[in-house]
Amino acid sequence: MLHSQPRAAVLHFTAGGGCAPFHSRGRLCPIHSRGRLCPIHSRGRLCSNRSFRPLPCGPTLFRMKPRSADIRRQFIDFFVQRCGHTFVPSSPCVPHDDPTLMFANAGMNQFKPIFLGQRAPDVDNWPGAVAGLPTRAANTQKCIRAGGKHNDLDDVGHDTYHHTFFEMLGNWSFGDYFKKEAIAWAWELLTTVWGIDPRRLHATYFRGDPDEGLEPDDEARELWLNILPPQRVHAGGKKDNFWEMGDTGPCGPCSEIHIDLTPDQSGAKLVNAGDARVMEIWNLVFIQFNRGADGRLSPLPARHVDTGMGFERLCAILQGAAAGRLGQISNYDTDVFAPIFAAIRRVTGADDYGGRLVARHEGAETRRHEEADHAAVMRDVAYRVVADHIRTLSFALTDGAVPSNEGRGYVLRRILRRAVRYGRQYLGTNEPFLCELVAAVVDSMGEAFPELRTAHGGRNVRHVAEILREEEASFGRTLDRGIALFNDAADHARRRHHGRITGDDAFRLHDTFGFPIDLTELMAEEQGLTVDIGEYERLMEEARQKARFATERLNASMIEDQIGQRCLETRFVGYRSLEIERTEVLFAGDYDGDDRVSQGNEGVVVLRESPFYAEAGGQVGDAGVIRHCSGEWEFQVNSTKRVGSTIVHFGSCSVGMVSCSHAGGAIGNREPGERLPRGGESEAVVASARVNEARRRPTMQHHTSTHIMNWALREVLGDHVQQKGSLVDPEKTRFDFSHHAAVTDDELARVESLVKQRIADDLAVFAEEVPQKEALKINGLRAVFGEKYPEIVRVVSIGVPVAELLRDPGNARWRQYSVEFCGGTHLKRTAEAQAFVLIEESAVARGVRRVVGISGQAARDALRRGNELEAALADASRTAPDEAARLVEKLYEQFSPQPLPLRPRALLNERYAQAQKTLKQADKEQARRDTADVLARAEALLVAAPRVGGTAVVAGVIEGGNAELFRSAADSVRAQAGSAAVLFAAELERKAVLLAAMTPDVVKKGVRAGDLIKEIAPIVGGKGGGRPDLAQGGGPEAGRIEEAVAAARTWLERRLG
RNA sequence: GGGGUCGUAGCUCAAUUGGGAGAGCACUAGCUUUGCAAGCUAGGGGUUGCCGGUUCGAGCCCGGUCGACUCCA
Repeated sequence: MLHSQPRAAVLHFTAGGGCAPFHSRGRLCPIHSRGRLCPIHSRGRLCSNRSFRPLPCGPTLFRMKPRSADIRRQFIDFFVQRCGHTFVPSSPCVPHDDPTLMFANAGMNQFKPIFLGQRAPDVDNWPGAVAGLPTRAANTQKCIRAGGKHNDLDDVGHDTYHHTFFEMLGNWSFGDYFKKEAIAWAWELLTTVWGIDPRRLHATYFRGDPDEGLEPDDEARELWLNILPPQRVHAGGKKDNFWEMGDTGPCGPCSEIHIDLTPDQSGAKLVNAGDARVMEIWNLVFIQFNRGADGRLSPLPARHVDTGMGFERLCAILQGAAAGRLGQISNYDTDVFAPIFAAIRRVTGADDYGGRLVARHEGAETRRHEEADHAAVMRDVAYRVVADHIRTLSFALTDGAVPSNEGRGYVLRRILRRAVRYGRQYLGTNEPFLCELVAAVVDSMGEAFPELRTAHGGRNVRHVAEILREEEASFGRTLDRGIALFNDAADHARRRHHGRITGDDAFRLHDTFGFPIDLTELMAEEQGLTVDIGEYERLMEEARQKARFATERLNASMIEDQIGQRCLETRFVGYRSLEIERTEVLFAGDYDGDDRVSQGNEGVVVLRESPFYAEAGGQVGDAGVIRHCSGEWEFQVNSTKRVGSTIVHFGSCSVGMVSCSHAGGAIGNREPGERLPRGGESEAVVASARVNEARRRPTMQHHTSTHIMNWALREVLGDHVQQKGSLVDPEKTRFDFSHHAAVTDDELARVESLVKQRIADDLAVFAEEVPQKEALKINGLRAVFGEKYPEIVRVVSIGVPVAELLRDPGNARWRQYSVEFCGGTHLKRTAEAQAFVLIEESAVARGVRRVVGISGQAARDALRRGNELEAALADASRTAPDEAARLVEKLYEQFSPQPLPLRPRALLNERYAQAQKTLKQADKEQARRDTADVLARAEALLVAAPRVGGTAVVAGVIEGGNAELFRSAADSVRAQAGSAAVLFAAELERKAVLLAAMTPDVVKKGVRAGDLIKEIAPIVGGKGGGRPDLAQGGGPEAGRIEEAVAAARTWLERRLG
């Protein structure tokens, strides 16, 4: 669910005119006095009244205690209506298109391409936007800070301001307004609209940095001095007041607004001093430089503004002030969290939330008092932890993330487990409870973020709750297992370590079995044991070091980063042709970070124009070859991916050395790691690029078939069929879609026949780029639900020209055609697909089915193969059962790995299962016969066996025997003989097998089976051994078996005699 | 991306230095009892995840691979 913030959220409040934004929900505008207009209409572009003078608005609002929903709306309305910004809905907090980013962690994430110059400022056309100027944006962004560098997870709950999930309010200028407006508007919003006492506000600006050659930000300083007295305008260094996106790229000074919450407004000295009494509320970043790869700063032609204000903190300040709690502001004492706390209380039955914090200094109270106090404090910590985490989980799962054991999924799992742990430990829950809290989050935030309700086919609340329930139950199992293991460790501690659980045990519990260390400590304490935490920490740090070291090696994603920072742009020319004669090589590099790829090495190449389709929309990336224009080198492309607007060819150099510089020839003489001159110093390197047609052709056939199949599935199954994913490659088309039940054979047959019909009709395939808004009107259009499409979309229509569709978009006839948003490569006419066969239907997830189809030559082959197979199966069924089973098994081995139409596939599977049964039965019978056979021969040996000292010496060769048969034969012989020494031998696979067995009385005499084997195995060139009563051995010299048996007889007779 | 643990019957798990693949539950049948639950006896059920190696011999050792769990980055 992307960009689904409703227009209504904002438009609704503009409809009434006047100062509607502040009359929401029928309340009186707190800063509107009778007969005058609201300040936000003074100079706003959307307001025709220009005669307004802002009126000072004091602490009235403080007494009103504004609702958080109003504060959010006021922020957006202010920038949209007063300042002409475009409202842009929050991007998902789980970025789908940026693998380098675990979660959205700042408001600017979705605007990054604009700052980097990869995309024009066009926010007014973004989906879901409430349009203002294309160069100004305002929004509230869902952010998660839990993984990666910004990891606040462990702090959450212990203080009043750390969160894993939060909203970031922000306004942006993309080359539009700059410092003057940004500062003026921020000031106006804070003091006039929200009525924050101006005497409590401080501002900071960048003091400059001589090492970097950076001047002080006098512009910001002057602007602030117009508003604030000098003692409340502070200079700051690079750490606080210079902002950079990354090692390279746009950056600039920033100016922060801080609020002084001390009772006597004495907090000037506490600005940026890490004191909770003076906190930053708004950061205004002025992007005006670009940091190049050489580390030097150059001024940008277009200057930008990027501001960020934490929503929860803002609410805490405005609501806290209204409640007269200026000195002790807590983000949790707001209506953002109150409903969630209420739900926690209802679900867990715990005592009320009391807002207590863990004291920094231990008091001198009695221990009992402390304990009672401690429980209450920890309960409050748990409230905060659970409330914060359930917000994170609700939003992350809504946006498509799932708890798992790696990457962002693992971060979510950790968050969930932390919440569960606090719940169990301090709120007295034992059952899954997080799943019960989702509804409360949705109730309080569903209005601002409708995706909480509408995602996952409108069943999001249930979806999220179910995932949480399952995860909680699974963690319950982990804990149960951990408790059992803990008990072992506790035993060990008591017996061997004076009641101290070793660091090793504690670490193993945590590292291998996921049993949290604080639970180990808690349980140890309960049993009067201690834990060697020092050792645990040491082991933990050791493990961390190892992991860190391992990551320092370069990997493929780093090269993608590198390319992303260079802002290269590739034009895709592969819709029409598969080859380009001449184009410029923009970049070449290998995984060691060098700007070249030498022969035999893997790396990437970027071209100015490329016919290679980059993996997208389910279609695999192209393979092929890129050749230097005069043949100096050749690069084999294995796969093609898109990084931003760059098409990146991944592969290896097969000839020469790939480089984007002419100096490439001299590289051999350079020191390793030395960089080549870049940029204007050398002429462009020119290369040709050719896509592997043998791969691309069938891929196109499959892609066009996919579209027809998508359409046919809806025709046959109904309108609920929504694409859930697809994979199109040279071998097949795989298509996942929403459907409640298995697709029946009959339905599949109808889908298949519809697709075949459309192919036979030889329809023309049209593709055209048109505005998204227009295209969305086409009746029957297929787009992937939840996918983010650009303003101009490519429409692929099969059978009707796109222009015709757009002339009469509502026409019901269009439902008879496949019309999709798609950037993929397609056939010109459907007949080129030649054929179509469905080869698989299966389930992927609840409510999601998967079909796999093939087209082209592969489909023809499959059909022929299917006929062949059916005939062969029919032939086989006319033979005797055992013979038939063997035939079917052979057919299975031959046909099963290959694509087959559904009917012969089902038949084959059915027959194969039967055959397996028959063969197993036959094997068993054979085994029984063998056993009986060997047993009979063994018994014959026994009958003929000489007795030595009352013991039967049973030794001989039994053909067809093996170790297993000998064992049971030996058992039988021993039982029958009463006292026996047994030695069986046989030849098996041209090797000798020997088995010796003794009855207990023989063993008692000191005649051991193992000794016998050790004695005679060398005769057949081998070894052996075993227990006194049973031993086996063997050797490669099968020809000397008789000799070995004779030696055994001699040995036994001598030992027994 | 790196580390640890584990993959054995439908389920839960055993299997001494490498030497006979097992138990409990569940299943089937018979017996007993009969209100039910159960009890007794017998039986079926296994490519020890997969591939390769070492060995006379591998569930066990080695290498690879897939999967689950888990910690770290």
